[in-house]
Amino acid sequence: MIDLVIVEDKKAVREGLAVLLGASAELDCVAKYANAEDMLAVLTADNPAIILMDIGLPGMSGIEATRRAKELLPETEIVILTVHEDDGNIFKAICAGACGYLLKDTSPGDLIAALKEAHEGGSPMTSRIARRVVSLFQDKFQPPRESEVRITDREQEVLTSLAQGNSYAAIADSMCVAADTVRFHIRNIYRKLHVHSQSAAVARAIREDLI
Amino acid sequence: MIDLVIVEDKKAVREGLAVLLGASAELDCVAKYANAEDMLAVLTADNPAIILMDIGLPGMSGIEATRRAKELLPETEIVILTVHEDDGNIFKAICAGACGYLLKDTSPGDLIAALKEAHEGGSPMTSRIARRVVSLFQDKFQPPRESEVRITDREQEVLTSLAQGNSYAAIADSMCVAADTVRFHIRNIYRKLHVHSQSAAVARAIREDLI
DNA sequence: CGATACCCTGCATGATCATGCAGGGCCTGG
DNA sequence: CCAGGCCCTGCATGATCATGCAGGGTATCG
Repeated sequence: MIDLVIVEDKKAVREGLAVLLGASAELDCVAKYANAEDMLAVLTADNPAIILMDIGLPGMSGIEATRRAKELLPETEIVILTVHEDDGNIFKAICAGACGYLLKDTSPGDLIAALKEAHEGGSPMTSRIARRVVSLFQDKFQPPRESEVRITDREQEVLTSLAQGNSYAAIADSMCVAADTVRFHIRNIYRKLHVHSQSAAVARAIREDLI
Repeated sequence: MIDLVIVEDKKAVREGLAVLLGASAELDCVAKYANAEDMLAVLTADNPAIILMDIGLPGMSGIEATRRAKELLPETEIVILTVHEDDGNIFKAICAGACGYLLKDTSPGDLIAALKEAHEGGSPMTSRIARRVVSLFQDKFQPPRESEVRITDREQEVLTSLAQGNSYAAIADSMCVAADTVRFHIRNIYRKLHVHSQSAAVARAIREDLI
């Protein structure tokens, strides 16, 4: 049996889910709560395998509840069940530690199947939700933007050292060159990055993934 | 009809897929290729709605082919069909622009359904694959590490301005305070970040998401 | 009300930096 | 072989910064 906890503020929905899911041979609804605070208070005692979590709750949101529940029970899988299909909520829920993301129009049969998948190491979500996740992924990662700017190895060394707070003298020392040489590299860096101060150079370098 | 292109090096698999998928009322297999290079050469002429792409190809990999195909036809959806279920390939494929990721043990019926989903704005993938994606997501993003360090609004203003390359005098001017006040804030920033130079402060601030 | 946190200002001094100018060496590709 | 890129060094000067010390104000909170 898979121990399940339901967090959902609307009583009718909560009770309905409990009955529907509890009817499944593999699921056992061990507890249900109308808000996140009550759930968290006795979570370690309930020790469920899965939490089915609403997002829009009175008081603490389901997202924050997910984060805290994961801290208490890292092994517990948390599946979001919500009406919110926007990128922001999906992103935050996943970052908070949710493994699945379902919409409230999911049929009882699909819901049961989804919870079983979650328990078996899957991430239940519709194809549409998956696309949101994939798109978010691509937005954030795909632009391993190659910088327009090309800096040399030495210049990168200088920049890195600079970002660590070293003075020209210290950098020169660690690179075994004269301070004036460091100055020389810095000059070139400034020219390439179109800046005129260490701070701006370091800021640009980090933002352009140069260091 | 949904125009489909298949890229798969094994002849038997390629022909089999073409027949199977072509039999669907909604799918039309307009072309099939044994390698990425041939596919790319006439891609704009084929102009398919979907490409079903293998990863392990002779010559250019399906991952690289995905990247290039997306450059040529950004609207075309690319679905990976492979035996590789490892995080590395999943990650690279998605970053390259693939929208779906299927395994070769997918049943013909599921395959057809998946391609239709892809065409309708979904990201077809199994629950297990979805979990990999979610996990990758969490690994990379979950550390939206909230910085230990708390800086005040003014300090953040100063830092931001500093990162843009402004001098104390310029910052003071734009904030309508005395230069000594900027100095005061900088002092506090240095103390909080445990640094002793602008560059190090800016570097830490950026890396800790303070600015 | 005292504690705490934030914000603002001032002065001073030695350290560090930004920038201009001038030189030499090594290597690669046309 | 020359051009161009990268690396190295030197000197000089005015600008800027790091840091110490000292003072003031406002606001929130227990």
